[in-house]
Parts: sequence; C-alpha cells; structure tokens
Amino acid sequence: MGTIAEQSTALRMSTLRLARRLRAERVDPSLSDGQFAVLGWLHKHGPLTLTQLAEHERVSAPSMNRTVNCLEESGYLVREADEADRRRSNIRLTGTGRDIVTTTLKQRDAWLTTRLRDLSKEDRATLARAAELMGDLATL
Amino acid sequence: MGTIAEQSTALRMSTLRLARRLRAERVDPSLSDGQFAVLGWLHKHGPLTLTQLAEHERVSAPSMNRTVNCLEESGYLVREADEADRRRSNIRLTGTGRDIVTTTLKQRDAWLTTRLRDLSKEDRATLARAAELMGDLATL
DNA sequence: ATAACAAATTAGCAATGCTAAGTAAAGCGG
DNA sequence: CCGCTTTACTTAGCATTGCTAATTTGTTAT
Repeated sequence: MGTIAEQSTALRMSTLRLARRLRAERVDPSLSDGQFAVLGWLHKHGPLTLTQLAEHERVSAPSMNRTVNCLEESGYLVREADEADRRRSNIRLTGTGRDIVTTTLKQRDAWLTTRLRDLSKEDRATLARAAELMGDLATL
Repeated sequence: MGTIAEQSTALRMSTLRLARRLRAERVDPSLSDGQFAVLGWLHKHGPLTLTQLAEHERVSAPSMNRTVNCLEESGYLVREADEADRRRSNIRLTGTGRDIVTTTLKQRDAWLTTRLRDLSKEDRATLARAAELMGDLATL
C-alpha cells in the first residue's frame, strides 16, 4: 500500500486529474465552473457582497468582480446598493439565475453518475467514504 | 449512503474543493502544477513522446509542447530524436530534472502528508484505494 | 475637519487552456 | 518511384482566469 508520503502523492495527483476531468465535463458551455460556483453559493446563502463572495471562493476581489460582471450581463444576478454602507452592493440572484442553478444541478453530475454505475458496490462505497474524508481534509 | 446521483455530487464537490486546497498549498513557486506533473510522470515511466505526455495529462499537444519547452529551457528535460521515427522526439529527464523530482516530492505533499498521518489506518487505506479508482475514472 | 481606512472597480500582466494552420516524416496504392 | 493521406510536432494567436497596483468613492476615528 506504500508509505504515507506515497499515498499523499497518489491522492494528490488523482484528485487534480479527476478535478480537471470533471471541469471538462460540464454541461452548460456558457457557464464556467467558477461562475456556477458563485450562482450556487448565492442560491444557498442569499444576497452577499463582492468581498464575501471573493473570500468564500478564495479568489481576489478583482477576479470576483469580473466574474460577477459577466453574470450580471447575462442576467443571472443583480447588484443592489446597500443602504447602510453605500460602498457596498448586495449581489442577489435573479429569477433566471435561480432557474439556471436548479436545472443545472440535475444534469451536472450525469457523466460521473454513469461512471459510478459501472463500479462495484464496494468501490462506490469506498468513493463515498473517501468523498467525506476529502471534504474534511479540504476544510482543515 | 445515498443514491448514486448523490454520491456523484458529493464526490464531485469534494474533489474540486480538495483540488483547490491542494493547489493553494503548493510549496515550490518555481514549478507549476502542470509542469511538475510532467516531470513526475517522466520520472516514473521513463522517456515518452510529446503525444504520450499530452494524452496522459489530458491536454492538447500544443499545450504540452509549451510546457515541455519551458521545462527544456530550465534544463529539467531534453528532447532526443527518435531513430526509428524521426518525426518524434523522446523526452527524457536530465540529472537536474531527476533531482528536482526527488527533492520536491518530499516537500510537495507535506501538507497532505501531515493530514493523512492524523487519520486512522483504515481511513488512509480508503483514500489510497479511492485514489486508484479516481485515477481510473479520470482516464475513461 | 481631516487623516486613515475600507469596498468596489479599472487597467494591465501572467499563466494556461484551446483551435487552426504549417512543416516534416512515414506509410501506402498505383 | 510518385503522389496522397496520415501522423507528430510546432507556431501563432485567442480566451479564460488568476493576480497586483492604482483609482474612486464612502466610512470611521482623531
């Protein structure tokens, strides 16, 4: 099974490769991964400021600004001036934005789902447990 | 344990999150992720052609060409004309290239290694097996 | 009132993915 | 042997997405 260091390297490389594969497999070609992540987060947590979004996605404010601009032009979200602090704007999903999130979520993992179906029950269980462990690792 | 679709979503999110985390945790600033992956693969599998490298890393030939150019300029690898087929060149690590792989491998996953050390033997085994499965998924 | 700070934005750079098109070599049917 | 197709690699140029630096505008503290 190898040393812990070897396991690390193997896990790291597999994770990065699979991540690339998943990114390549996205359904809606008009919406990048980062863009969809923003819509999904807004859908789950309601209106947020630019800085809050940037912090959660671990990108710089200018990067997030560009992403939000793009999504605003596409009509998926709007900026609303914050009454309490007029430097800020609260970014909120439009109806169209909510729609795209709910419909995309269903199709999003179609590719991966068909792969998992081809695996044995045991292998699926391994991956399911690994997903939990990896989630924990990422939060640390 | 959930449906297969739920497992897909969970695995997908964990993979992408962990990938982001791993990328953020990179030690060596002089060598990008993609560049190091190429060196590591060559170290493990010996000389390969450009097309073979591109296929394994799932990038286009021109992308891999640029990466290889960069690594060649840095002196980490060389192109050797293939005697049997002179369209090809066999790409092989130099001594410096081998050195950077072996020394970097130790530090590269330091973050992940310390996390894995905190896990139980069973959880580590799960992740090790998952790494194999994920590698296979990515190649499909 | 004014200095310091904070949020959002704009401008511009770097890395890294791609496709399209070009070159050189190999393989093949006549 | 000749010309056509395919293959391997390369070059050129574009799109995306990350960044830092600097600007604008608004808030807060002295």
